Amino acid sequence: MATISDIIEEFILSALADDDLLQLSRNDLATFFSCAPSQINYVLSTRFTPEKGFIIESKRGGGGCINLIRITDDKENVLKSIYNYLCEEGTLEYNKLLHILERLEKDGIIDNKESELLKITMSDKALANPVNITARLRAQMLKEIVLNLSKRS
Amino acid sequence: MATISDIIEEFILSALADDDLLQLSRNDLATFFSCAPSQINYVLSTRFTPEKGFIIESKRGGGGCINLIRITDDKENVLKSIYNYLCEEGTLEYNKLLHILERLEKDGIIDNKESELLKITMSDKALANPVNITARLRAQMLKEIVLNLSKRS
DNA sequence: AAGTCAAAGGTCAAAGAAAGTCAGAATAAA
DNA sequence: TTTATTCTGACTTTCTTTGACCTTTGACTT
Repeated sequence: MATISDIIEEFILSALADDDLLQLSRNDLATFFSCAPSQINYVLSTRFTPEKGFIIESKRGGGGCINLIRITDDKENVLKSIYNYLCEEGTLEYNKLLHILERLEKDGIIDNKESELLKITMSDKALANPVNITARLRAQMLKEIVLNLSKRS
Repeated sequence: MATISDIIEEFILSALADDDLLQLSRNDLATFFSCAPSQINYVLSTRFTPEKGFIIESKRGGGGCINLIRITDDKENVLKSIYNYLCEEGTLEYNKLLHILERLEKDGIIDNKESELLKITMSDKALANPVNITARLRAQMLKEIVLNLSKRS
């Protein structure tokens, strides 16, 4: 049975068509489908996830809106596998980071300057903290990076 | 959707063109855009900040006006001032980071790709942690970055 | 010189306009 | 019936817009 979420999903997909970017107004959509605005969040967060190849960006306040971005690329597989690795592990030692950066660089997903910058940014010193969550932070950060690298085409 | 603030920002930027100085009349601008005069202050204080490389000077009273000045420091000074700022503050909110990155980019110290990468790497989400040291971590990370950027060139 | 006044610009708090979150109710599936 | 998914509404956060009130300045009077 098709729920309202399914219908909204369909609607968004067809509005996206072949593009990989769509601007949405949460309130307008909710009004159009006579549902709670937060229903839109639900649809987006369950159907348009990174795992399914989508990224959501948004701005609040006056003139705010939601940007739905589709990831389409060959690099996608490399990124996905790194992403999955990070999800499974949950932590990332500096050494392992170096290996991953090397791989990203070799595959042309990031350049040397970027790689160097990330080494500094995610070094043990930069992430020093009193509760020893360094490796976890690093994993978290790299996850975000990988997600967003997919947007680069 | 573009707000009136966005439109005024655009207008000012194009009026500024490549110059380093622009004289504005708050009232005239407000009349031209049919908005409250204080709206001009809002635009100036959110979009033409020191972090973005601008200085505002103004004179009240009859014949008063607003001077918008673009600052173009040399790299060393920019990096030094950012480093000092970070040392003093000790923490760095995401919004402030955006301004600093924009400035580094405008001054040619980092390129757009690097800036984007750092935004992601140092986002609230990437740095989420259970003990609320996000802003402190961010300051720490950026300090390391700034130190290393001065080694470039 | 001192006082007055109108013409700038400044400040701040409140209202408005989006989107986000989350717990719990309702519904569907197993 | 138990479990998982979907829906809703109250509350929060972020950004924008407005208006009432404040300060500064220069010109004009006295």
